[in-house]
Amino acid sequence: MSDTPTRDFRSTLFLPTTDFPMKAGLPAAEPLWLERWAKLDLYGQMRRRAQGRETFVLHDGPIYANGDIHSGTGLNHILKDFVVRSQGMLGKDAPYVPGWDCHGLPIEWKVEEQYRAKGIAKDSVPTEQLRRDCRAFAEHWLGIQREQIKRLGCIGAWDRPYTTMDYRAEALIAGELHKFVEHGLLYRGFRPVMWSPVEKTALAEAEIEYHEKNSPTIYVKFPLRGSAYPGASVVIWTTTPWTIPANRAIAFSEAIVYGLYEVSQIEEGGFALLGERIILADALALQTAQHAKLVLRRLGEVDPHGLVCSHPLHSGGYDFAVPLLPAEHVTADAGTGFVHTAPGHGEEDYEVYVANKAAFAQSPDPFHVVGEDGAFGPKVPLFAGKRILTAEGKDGDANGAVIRELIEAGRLLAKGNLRHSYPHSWRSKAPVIFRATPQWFASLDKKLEPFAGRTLREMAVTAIAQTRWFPPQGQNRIGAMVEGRPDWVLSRQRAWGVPLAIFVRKADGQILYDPQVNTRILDVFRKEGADAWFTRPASDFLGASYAADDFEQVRDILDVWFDSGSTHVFAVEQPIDPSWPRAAQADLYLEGSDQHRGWFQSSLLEACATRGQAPYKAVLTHGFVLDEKGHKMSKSLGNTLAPQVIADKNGADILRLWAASSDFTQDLRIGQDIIKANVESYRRLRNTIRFMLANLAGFDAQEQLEKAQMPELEQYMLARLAEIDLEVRAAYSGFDFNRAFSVLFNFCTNDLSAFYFDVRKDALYCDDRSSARRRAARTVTDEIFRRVVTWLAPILVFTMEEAWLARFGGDAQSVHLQDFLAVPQDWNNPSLVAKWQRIRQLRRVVTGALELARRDKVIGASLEAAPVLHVDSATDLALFETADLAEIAITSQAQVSMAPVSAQAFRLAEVPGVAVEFVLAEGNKCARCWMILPEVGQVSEAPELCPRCAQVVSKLEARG
RNA sequence: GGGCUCGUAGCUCAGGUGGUUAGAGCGCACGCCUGAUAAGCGUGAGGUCGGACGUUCAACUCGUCCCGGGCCCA
Repeated sequence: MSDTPTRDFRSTLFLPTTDFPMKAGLPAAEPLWLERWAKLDLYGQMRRRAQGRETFVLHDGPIYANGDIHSGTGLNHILKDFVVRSQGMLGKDAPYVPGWDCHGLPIEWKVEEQYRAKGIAKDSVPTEQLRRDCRAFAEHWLGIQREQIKRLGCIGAWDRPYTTMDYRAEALIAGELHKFVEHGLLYRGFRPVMWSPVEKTALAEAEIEYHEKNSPTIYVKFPLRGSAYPGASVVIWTTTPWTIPANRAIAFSEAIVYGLYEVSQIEEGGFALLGERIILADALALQTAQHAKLVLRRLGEVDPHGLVCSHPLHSGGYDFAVPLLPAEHVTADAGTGFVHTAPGHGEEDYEVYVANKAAFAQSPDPFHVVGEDGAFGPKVPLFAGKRILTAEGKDGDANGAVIRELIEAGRLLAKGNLRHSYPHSWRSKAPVIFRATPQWFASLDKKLEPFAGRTLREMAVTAIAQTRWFPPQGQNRIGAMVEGRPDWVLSRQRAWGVPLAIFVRKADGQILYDPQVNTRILDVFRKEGADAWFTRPASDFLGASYAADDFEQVRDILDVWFDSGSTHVFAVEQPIDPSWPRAAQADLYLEGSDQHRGWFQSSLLEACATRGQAPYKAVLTHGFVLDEKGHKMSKSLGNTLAPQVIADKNGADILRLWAASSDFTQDLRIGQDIIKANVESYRRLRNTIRFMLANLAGFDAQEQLEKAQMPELEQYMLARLAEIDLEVRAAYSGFDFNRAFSVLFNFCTNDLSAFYFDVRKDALYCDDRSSARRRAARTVTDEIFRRVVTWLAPILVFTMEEAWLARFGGDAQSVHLQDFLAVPQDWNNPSLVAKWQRIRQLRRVVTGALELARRDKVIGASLEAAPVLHVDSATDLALFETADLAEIAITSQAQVSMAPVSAQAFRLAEVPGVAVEFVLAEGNKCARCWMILPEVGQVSEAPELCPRCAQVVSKLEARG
C-alpha cells in the first residue's frame, strides 16, 4: 500500500464556493434589508403582483397607541405576518393594513400626567386642548410602535394604517352609534361606578388604589313583615352606614342555612332587648352574638324565600317594603349571611336589582340618593344635605347621622369599627364611593324589529356558531361570555373619544332620530373630526327644524371598545382608504386569547347590532408569552423580555423562529435559554442552505438533467419534495406554523444534511462536471433550494431573502415576490419513498457497525470500511439492484448478501433480519477522492488515483 | 371564589376515537472527520407521560379530586 501521495489534488476538486457567510450578523443586516424593501416598495409590489387573485383579508386588531410594544404585541404581529405571507405565497391576495386604537382613558391619563408634571391644573385645560394633546400623544406612540413592529420584519401598509382617530373613522364610528339608535338598542339607565366625591368624577378601576381605612360597622335589624315569624328581624351587617337610606332589598344565599334566634341574655353596652327575635345565618350566629354582646338561643330554621321586611327607618319616611332576594355573591364568610342591598351603591347590589326588577317596583328610586358631591339629596328623608365625605375627603357627618337615627328607631343591634383596605382615588388619595350614575346602554335582550324580533344576544350566539374558531375551544369561551354578559355600557364621562353624538328631547327623554340631523353630524365629523361636537353649537347639527333649547346634547364619550368594535366598518366593509381591501366580512381576526372578552366580542356585538352578522369568518387566537418558568411577565417581577431587545441582540429572524417553533395556540415561554436553542436551530438551517448555495455555484439550465435520467436517489429526493410540499401547504393553510416549521426543519436535518448531502458530497466534489450523477445532484439540489427557501420565507423573512438573492441576485428580485413552487405531478412516488425508507433503515445498521469498528480504533473515516450487509429476504436484496450501498453508506466498497452470517455480526434490535459484517476496505487510497479501492494504482498515468479521478484529472489537464 | 384552559425527556414539540419495549429535533456525553470547518457525520445516556384515587382485561389517552401555571371575571 503506498500512502505517500506525491501531489495535492485539492485544486482538481469542485469544492463548494459561496459568499453566503456562515455567520448571519442579523442585528446589523436586518435593518439594511428593511431599507432595501422600503426602496423597492416591496409591499406595493406584492399587492400589484397579487391583483385579481382571491383575497384573504386579515383584519388587524388595532393596538393601543401608548407605550412601547411588549412580547405579546411582537408575537401577535409576527403571527399575522406569517399568515399574510403564507397566504400570499399559497396564491391569495393577502393584504395587511395595520391599525391603531387611539382614543380612551389610558391616553387621557398620560396626557393629564404630563399636565401635572408641568403644574397645570387639569380643569383649567379646555376640552379642545385636551383632545388635541391626546391626539398628538397617540400620534407619537403610533410612530414608535410602527417602527418597533416593522423592525420585526412584518410587512404591510405601514405608511397607510388605519386609526380610530382618523376624522373619517370618527364619523363612521358615530354613524354606527346612530345605527344602534335606529335599531332601537340604545337606552339610558343607571349603574353604580367608582365615584370620587372630591373630584366629582367617575373613576376607572385602573385609577383606583387601595389603602387602609377605618370604617364604622353596624348590625341593623330589618323588621319582618307578615305572619311567618312575628316580631322577628332580619339582621344585616355593613361597613357603610350611609348606604342604609338607599337600601331597597336584602340578599341571601340559597347555600346558607338560616336560623331564628331569641336573645336569651344581654350584656352591658349592648343594644339588643331581652327576648327579641332575630334571623341570621347559623354559621355566623355566634360571631354576631359576640359583637352584639348577647347570648342567643336558636328556635328553629328559617327559609328566607319570599320574606319581606320593612326598612329600619320605616317611620322616618322610609315607608316601603324591603324584599329578601337570593343572590350568588352572598357568603357566610363575614357579617350575618344577609347582605344589605342598595342598588345605587354597589356592583352586586345593582346586579340583584337588574335580576329582580319587579321586586323593586314599589320602592323609591334607588339611584338619586347621593349627589355628585357626596351629599344626600334634598329629598332624602332625615338626611338631606348630610355628607358622606367632606370636600377635603375626610369622613363627613352622614354615617353618624344614620347610626343615630337607627339607634333612635331601635333598629341598631350592634356597632363597631373596622380597619380594612378601601378604594381611594389614585389622584386625590381621597376615599371613593360607589354611586349610581346615568349611563347609556345597548340592550342585549330587547327584541329588535329590524331583525325579525331577535335580540342582540341571540344574533351574537348564532354568529358565534357560524364562525370558525382556532383553536375550537374559543367558541366555548366567547359563547359562555356572551350568554352571561350584562347590557353593554357605552358611555364614559370622559373627554378623549368619539362622543355619543345624539340629542335627547327634554320634553319626553326620547332620543332624536332624524337621518338629516345624523347626516349633518357625520358630514361635520368627516371634515373636522369629532372635536366639532364640543366646539360647534348644537344648532349646527340640529338645523332649522329643531330648537336647540328643546334638546339635551349628550356629552358622553363612547366606550373605546365601541371604537375598536367598529373598525371592521371603515377598514374592511367601507374602507376609508381606497388602497385597503374591501370585503363584507374579514377572513380572519387573529389576537391573543384575552380578546374573547375584548375585541372579538365588541366587534361581534357591534356587527350583529348593525348588520346582523359577525364581522369575521374565522377567529384565530394565540396564548400569552410567559417567562421561561411559565410565569407571567411583569415589570415588577423584572422578567420581561422585549421583542426589540431580542431583535437587536439576536435578530428578528430568531424571534420569528421562536414563534414558529412554539405552539402558539397555548401560552408560550421565552427566555435566554430558549432563544439560545433557536439560535442553534437557525445555524443548522442557515448552514444547510449555505451548503446548497455553495454547491450550486455556476449551475445553469444547460446542466439540468431530466428526471428519467437521474439516479434513483435523486428521484427519491424529488418524491420527498412532493411529500413535504403537501405537508407544508396543509400546515400553512391551517395556520399551523409550528407544523410547517418542524416538517421543514426535520427535512433539512434528517433528509438533507445527515443523508442526501452527506452521500452526494463525493459526486459533487469529485465527479466530472459532465457526469450524469453530478448533474442530477445539482439539478435536484437546485429544486430543493428553491423550495426550501420559499417555504421558509414567511418565517425567516430576512435570511431567506439573503439566500434567494445570493443565488439569483438582481436589484428588483425578492423571494417575497415568489409563490410556493408547484411540484410536477410525476415527482410524487410513494412506493419509491417506501423503498428508500427501508434502504435508510439498512443504512443505519451499517453506520452502527462502523461505529463499533471506530470505537475499537479499527477505522476512523467510514471510507476505510467495506462492510457486508447480510439480509434474509430477497426483497431487501433486490433493493440494491438500483442503489449502491457503498455510495449510500459512504464506504469505499460494500456488499449485500443473503449468505448466512456469524452470530457476532452487528445487528440492531429495531431492524430485524439484517446483520452487518465489518470488513476493512482493500486497496490503495485514492489521493483525490480518498476512497480505498483495489483499482487505485491500476491507471498507469495516475498511479495514486482511482480510475474515476484519473479520468477527471486528465480531462482537466487537457483543457489546461 | 367562578368560567375557560394548560402541565409528555434539560428545552421546543409529536403522540385520531384507550391496546406491543412513549417518539422527533435541539441540548448533553462520547467518538469520527478536517475538501460545508467558530461547520459536518455517527453512537449513546435521558421521560412511567404534574400527583392521588377510580373505571377497564388494558390509560399518556376516560372520570373524580389535589398540586402548579395562564387568560378572563368576581
